[in-house]
Amino acid sequence: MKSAFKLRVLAVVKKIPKGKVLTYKEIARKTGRSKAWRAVGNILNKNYDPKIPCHRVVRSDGKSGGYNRGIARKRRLLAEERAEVGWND
DNA sequence: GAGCTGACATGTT
DNA sequence: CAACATGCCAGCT
Repeated sequence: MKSAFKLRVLAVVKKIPKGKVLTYKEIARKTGRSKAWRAVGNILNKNYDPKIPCHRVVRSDGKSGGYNRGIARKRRLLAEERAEVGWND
């Protein structure tokens, strides 16, 4: 553990302002690996941490993606924060 | 140490 | 327009 990349990704996700959502690609870009969104998703997937609002991370398609505690939870949190998620086209 | 896995993205068919 | 196929990266087994 303690890989710089992982910590960096988690840090960025933690810094996502309320009501805002970032795409995996954006996070990867911020972390310095614009093409590493794969790893970003993988990290969040394995990383169970209540301090990480992984629900604020969505796909570039504007879709929800997934969530470690269940996609339903993510949808509810986003609805609460009124994030700009394009559930409906 | 090597290979598999995955909450993705982009390009073609 | 939708589905399929390929490429990419790092973590995990």
